[in-house]
Amino acid sequence: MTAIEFLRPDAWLSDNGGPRYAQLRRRLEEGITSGILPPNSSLPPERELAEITDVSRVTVRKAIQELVRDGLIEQRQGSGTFIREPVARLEQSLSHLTSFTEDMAQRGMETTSKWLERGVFAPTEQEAQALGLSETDEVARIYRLRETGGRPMALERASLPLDILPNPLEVKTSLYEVLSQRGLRPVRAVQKISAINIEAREADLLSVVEGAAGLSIERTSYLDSGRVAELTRSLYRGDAYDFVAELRL
Amino acid sequence: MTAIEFLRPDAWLSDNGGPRYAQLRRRLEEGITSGILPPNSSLPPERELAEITDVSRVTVRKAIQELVRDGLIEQRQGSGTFIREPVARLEQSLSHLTSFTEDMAQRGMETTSKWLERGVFAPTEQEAQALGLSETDEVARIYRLRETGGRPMALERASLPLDILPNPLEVKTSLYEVLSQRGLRPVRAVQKISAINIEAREADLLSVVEGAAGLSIERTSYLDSGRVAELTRSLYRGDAYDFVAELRL
DNA sequence: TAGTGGTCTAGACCACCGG
DNA sequence: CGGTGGTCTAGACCACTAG
Repeated sequence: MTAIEFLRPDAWLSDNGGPRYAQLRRRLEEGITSGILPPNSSLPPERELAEITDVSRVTVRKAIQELVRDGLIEQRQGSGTFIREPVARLEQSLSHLTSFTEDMAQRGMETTSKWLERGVFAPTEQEAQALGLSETDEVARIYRLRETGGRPMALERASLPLDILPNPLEVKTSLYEVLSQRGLRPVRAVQKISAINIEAREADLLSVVEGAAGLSIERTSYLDSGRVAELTRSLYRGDAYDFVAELRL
Repeated sequence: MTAIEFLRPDAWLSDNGGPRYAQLRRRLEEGITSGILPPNSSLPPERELAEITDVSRVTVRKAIQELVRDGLIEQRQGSGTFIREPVARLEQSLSHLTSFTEDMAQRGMETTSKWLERGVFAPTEQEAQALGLSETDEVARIYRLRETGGRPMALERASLPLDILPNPLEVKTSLYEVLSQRGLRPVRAVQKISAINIEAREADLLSVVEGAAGLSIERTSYLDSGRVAELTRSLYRGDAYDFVAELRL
């Protein structure tokens, strides 16, 4: 059965099945999970889809929009609409303080970073407070897009006091590796985790649609001496990450 | 300044400020954060908004839609569009195995539950595998909407072997209290946390819009003997919850 | 340049809520 | 009942991509 046959409205469009965009969305979802619409194949153009399914283009777009948000399909302006390759989910521990780079290396996955900001700056109020800096102090900041296997996974912005990381440009891959060499690796951290809808700017960088679910993590890590070493705000793709925690009484 | 004056397009609508729905969305956001559009006040009707702002109703709806998804405003069919009261965020520990009810009671907050399902059922495949049940065994299941201060906070579906919880109807508020009385309180648990866009059915129950970000948590908890006592899948509102974890090297 | 998605319009009808 | 949000349409123009 071809995709076009599969989408003919006779088989699925009914008057009492709820809104038409919801019915079309369900049909497309079935096509994707059943394999009739395989990964990397393209959907018919919106206008054609509207004609085939006998609904207006606006309604087609509303159906497609939800699938894009859930990460099942992808739209590229001027090019088309495509079924996405299913994303393998990664797990990260919430009880052990590990380095992203080292963690991935252990699983045999290559990680790369795209630098978005790396240097020495005047601290924001939040940074000054968390890191215990005065207004005249400066802060080392590295902001990057982390990728594994060429796929964007998370945005990470780390801020450190200048005496802990005097030269941010020294960090090539693993921040924790650099800190270890200086004998300043954190031994403890507190993380706050929440779920948010990703905003337009960050969605672009992560290759997801605006509004997709993401895990926002704020981490404050401490040296053995008890001093704050690092303040990090990360944003992980919800479709790519699970965090695992072990709880005790 | 009245809301209507504030929304007149002269002050904010420009030809090079990007899409009109994005400009309108920004303007509305400014109104909410600045207090010109105070909590619990109503927005002008969509049709009127379209006339004031000199854009079409479809475009007004697209702007509003994003604010609804982010939880800033709320729409009630037949009634109107309203600015929401900011939600106080709650924190929950990810290192200590606590009871939701007891946890909230400690902070002086009252919790209630709406029962969605409570009884004895044939296990799903996932339940059978996780709890170590055979096909002929039955499972006690409680599915409820948890509320604090009258606001829906989370959906929680717990499944337990029948010999650990023979009578699910016995659970009035705290599941862990009932288990404690039987000497079968879990001492350890493993949780998997991920971010998802909430689906229509669950969004209704949680009083959020479809697509809002939520924290999905799968928890397997263990008795002192090492036996699996409970399998729970919870869905927390992203706008109401932070989870806090402490990490060590 | 042709074809795609992105934005926008004016207008219609339905479903629901409240006085 | 009137007013509100929810759905849907046909058609237009713009912005981007690719051959």
